Amino acid sequence: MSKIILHIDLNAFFAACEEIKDPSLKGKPMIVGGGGRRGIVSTANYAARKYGIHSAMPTYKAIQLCPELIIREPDFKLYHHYSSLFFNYIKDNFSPLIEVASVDECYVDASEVLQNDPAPLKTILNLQQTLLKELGLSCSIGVAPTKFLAKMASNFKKPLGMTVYRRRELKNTLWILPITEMYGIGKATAPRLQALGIKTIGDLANNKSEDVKNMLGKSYFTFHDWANGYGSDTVIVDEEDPKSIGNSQTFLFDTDDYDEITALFKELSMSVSKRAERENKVGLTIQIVIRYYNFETVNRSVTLTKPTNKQLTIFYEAMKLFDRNYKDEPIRLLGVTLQNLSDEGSLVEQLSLFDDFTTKSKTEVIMDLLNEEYDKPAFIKLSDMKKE
DNA sequence: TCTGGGGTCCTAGGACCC
DNA sequence: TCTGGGGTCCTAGGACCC
Repeated sequence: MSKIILHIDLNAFFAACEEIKDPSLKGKPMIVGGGGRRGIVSTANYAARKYGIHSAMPTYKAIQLCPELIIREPDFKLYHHYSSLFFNYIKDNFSPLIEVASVDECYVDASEVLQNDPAPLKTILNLQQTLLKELGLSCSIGVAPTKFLAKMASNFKKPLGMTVYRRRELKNTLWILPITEMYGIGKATAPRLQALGIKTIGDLANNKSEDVKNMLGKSYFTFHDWANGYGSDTVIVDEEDPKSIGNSQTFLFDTDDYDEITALFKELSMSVSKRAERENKVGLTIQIVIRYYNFETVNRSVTLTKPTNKQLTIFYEAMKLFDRNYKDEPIRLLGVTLQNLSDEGSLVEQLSLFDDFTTKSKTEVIMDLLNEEYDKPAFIKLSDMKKE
């Protein structure tokens, strides 16, 4: 028995939030994004899109296309606020079987809710209208038997669209779309598929070629299933539980100045630490990212013996990784990420101590824990750093 | 004036253990 | 006789998405 999966996607979400906050923006070309030297467009409202402005475009280019463009710096608190309102509204007024996919989209298993509904599509349209009326948020909805199809369907008509993809109709709906439109196929894989003659999603669905199979490896079966309407239809209801917490920043101007680099690492470590503490998370692995002037990007990570969220520990490990790996060239961006997360004070966190302290008795480890020995500032030798 | 910042997932090789 | 076969963890890199 097929399920009824909805994918609900808020249209131009960041821009929509700004328009709610300041209704005078409505109808005027506006973007949310960085206004500075290296800023890019995060979201363009529909008035700005008419000028050809789109996400990921450098802001200066957007201004060239539309000199009277209004620019708003991102206000993530505001967006999270409306995001929560959106998810809660659906939970309370439609169905609690909701999987949060990102800040502005979710999947809903509507099988039961719509089971005995004589006019299910009307009910869905009604939900869309009330979301617009009650929250002021416009969304597009995809209706299909799997999550992938629902996602593709919601993408088909924006804004305020509703699209149904039925399995028996895929030939005339999904399959005619270019392969570049397929979720999961990006700008690295699409050209390689095209070179093998796969131009549309239908070509992939009906592929028999071994070349294509070899190129995609294990993912071939996932994509092939998706394209034929047989992907996952399981909506996973879970409270968000981050797998990593990171922070990165691009310099206004490329730099090789050690003081500037140290200062940014300190700032990044602090913000990562603060967020981890707030979310009650500790991480076992610390990763840094160095992006050089030419966009060459290097990741280096270290796994500790004890999970942490302490700023000094993160900063110290980040600097060690940096010193060990930096090749003396101008840097564009630095990042710090805490990975391998567990809940602070959880059994997992406590037990992880024993792995690497086998010479210590359980009592000793617990004494250490109580004393928090491993995070004392004394752990840091200032002489290890060129400058504090 | 090219190219932000937040993530997730997958792969592949090497270390290490049995 | 140069050296099997798993399994797991760590690390680096890449692809993709919002």
